[in-house]
Amino acid sequence: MARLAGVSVGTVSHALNKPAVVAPPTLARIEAAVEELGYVRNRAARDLVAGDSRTVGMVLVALDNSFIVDIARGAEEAVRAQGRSLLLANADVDLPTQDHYLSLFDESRVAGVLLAPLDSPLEGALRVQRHGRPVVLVNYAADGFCGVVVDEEHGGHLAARHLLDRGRRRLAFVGGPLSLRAVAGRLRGARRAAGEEGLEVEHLPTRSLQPAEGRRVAAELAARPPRERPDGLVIAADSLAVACVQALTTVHGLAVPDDVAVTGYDDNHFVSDAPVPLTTVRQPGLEMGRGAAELLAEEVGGGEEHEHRTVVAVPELLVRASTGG
Amino acid sequence: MARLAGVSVGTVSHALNKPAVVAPPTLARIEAAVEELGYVRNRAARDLVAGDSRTVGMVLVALDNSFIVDIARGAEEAVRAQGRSLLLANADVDLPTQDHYLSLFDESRVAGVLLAPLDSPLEGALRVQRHGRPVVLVNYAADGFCGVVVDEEHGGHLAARHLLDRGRRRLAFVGGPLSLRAVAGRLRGARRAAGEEGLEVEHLPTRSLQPAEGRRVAAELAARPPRERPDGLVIAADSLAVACVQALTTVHGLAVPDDVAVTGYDDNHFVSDAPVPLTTVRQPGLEMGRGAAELLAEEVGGGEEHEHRTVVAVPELLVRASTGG
DNA sequence: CTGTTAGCGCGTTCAT
DNA sequence: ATGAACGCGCTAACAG
Repeated sequence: MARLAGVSVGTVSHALNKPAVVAPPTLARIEAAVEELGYVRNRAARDLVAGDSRTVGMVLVALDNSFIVDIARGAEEAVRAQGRSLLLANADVDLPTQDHYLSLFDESRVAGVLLAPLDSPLEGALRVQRHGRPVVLVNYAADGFCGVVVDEEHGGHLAARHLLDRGRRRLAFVGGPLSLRAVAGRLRGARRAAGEEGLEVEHLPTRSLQPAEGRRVAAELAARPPRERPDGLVIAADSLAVACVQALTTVHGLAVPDDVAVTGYDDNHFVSDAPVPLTTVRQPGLEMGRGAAELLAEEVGGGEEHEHRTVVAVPELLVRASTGG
Repeated sequence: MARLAGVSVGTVSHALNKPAVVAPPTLARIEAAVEELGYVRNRAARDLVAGDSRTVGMVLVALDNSFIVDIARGAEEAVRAQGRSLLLANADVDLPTQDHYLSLFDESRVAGVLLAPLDSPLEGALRVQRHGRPVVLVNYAADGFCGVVVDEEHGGHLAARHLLDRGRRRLAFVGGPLSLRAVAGRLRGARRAAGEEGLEVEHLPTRSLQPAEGRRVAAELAARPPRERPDGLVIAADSLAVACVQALTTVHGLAVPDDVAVTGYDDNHFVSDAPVPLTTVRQPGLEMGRGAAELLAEEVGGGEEHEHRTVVAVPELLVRASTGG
């Protein structure tokens, strides 16, 4: 025990936690002993006696997209600013894994949990919450939780509105399946924008947001007679949009934006270097992460009378060449 | 206490850890009480008395590239297969943050630590290791540690070799700074391949791996008289390569691969959908993550006579259109 | 099969 | 300013 090397016992604890209250010479001796013996304070013991923890757990549905990663970075920044640490767990799009990590954080008595969940039931999160541990949802809305969501409908509206402003009249929305709440919201927004001009939006459904589906839709559009072809495409994801634009221009000889203007969604890091830089809707991931961490801090601090609330983040349109700059 | 609800005390512990040894009726009563009271075992206390932990900590230099994310996913898979859990921390390219999380895991007495570090000194990792906690490095080689690295030189060799096989004779390597070990290794490999044919490789240095640098190099090349222009480019990163190809073809009117064939590096998810699908060198991230987790398990298990070793993962060439398919 | 008890390492009194 | 002693919640070992 480091105590032997120094001279004292629980004074070490003082030295580590409130060095100000310990006499400089003793403090120096203690530090020397710590260095000497390679002493490391045992966090399990500290947490046990303190009854609280200064770490926050965050469970992420996946890591392979920049939106989620931005959320995690924003959360990290805000959590650190609160003097806490953020530990991440990757559910890798698997519900049992998500619940596993939720339980792990629960048992670890973290100060609170941030969850960017998969599009599935929230039993696991509910259990954690019933145990009295604050849980804040990111990118998922549910009663009984604090949360940060993004206004998908507004994003769809922005994109469609922009195409209409550019004089496009025959709009189509590319994306699916509609069981994805985000996709459904974006379509709703696009329809609302068109409705405001007395127009309709054709829906070209896809089975997924994979590039291959974008190429398929491109072929389908190219096969139509020009007059039946949309002149504006609101596409539900950049991955889809980039593939679609590429196929349209390279394979089918159509011009973007001249024959058809295209908007994407997400502002993935690569889209500004795509062949035709893509107009897209950026989701404020950093801000959402920060917001979630702040909601969590409120809930941790605020005692009994905490009221759940949901913050709605506002997406932003980034105009690039695919809609004419 | 759940004990009151049931009837007993440490029997609850048995019920939770080895249910087989408890009489079914008691077990049922306990489970009911657990459910009733929303009891959650306190992991801090368990770890404290057990003296060991079944979680592994992983500190990642960043999350914003698919290589690192693949490493994390591979590690997660293997760690879970060992019956452990993997907690992640994002250093976000900041050394103090990296060291902070290293210490956090150290204090938390995790079973071991996986570290995909920034290209900087490893003091923090050394401290953890001195405390007797196994540390395995990923994508960084250092004496005194187990580690998994990728053979950068082999990757550079593969790329250059491929261009030579395609009949290219005036090779250039684009990338920098050479203080990045990975970049330096790739250049070395390219030079070795050229040397085998009695040729040399021109180095076109970049200040970073950002797309803007790729565009700058493209302009520089386009400005040269055709005979002094390389006909094969080994580029140190996809980000650079995609931007370079785009500028070459779109802005400067050169043909890829006809005028100049190009290889990238990383197999970022977007490159197969780039305007000219990019031949690239894939780094086996999943395998590396798995490998690191397995090395760690060995080190955790193997007592005193553990010998550090480094596994070298082999990158793979993916041939696409930018070198003629 | 179940109850009892010791003590894991630390932070927090309370004396000194 | 420093030391001694208690207890956080749990598991392991043993007694019953």
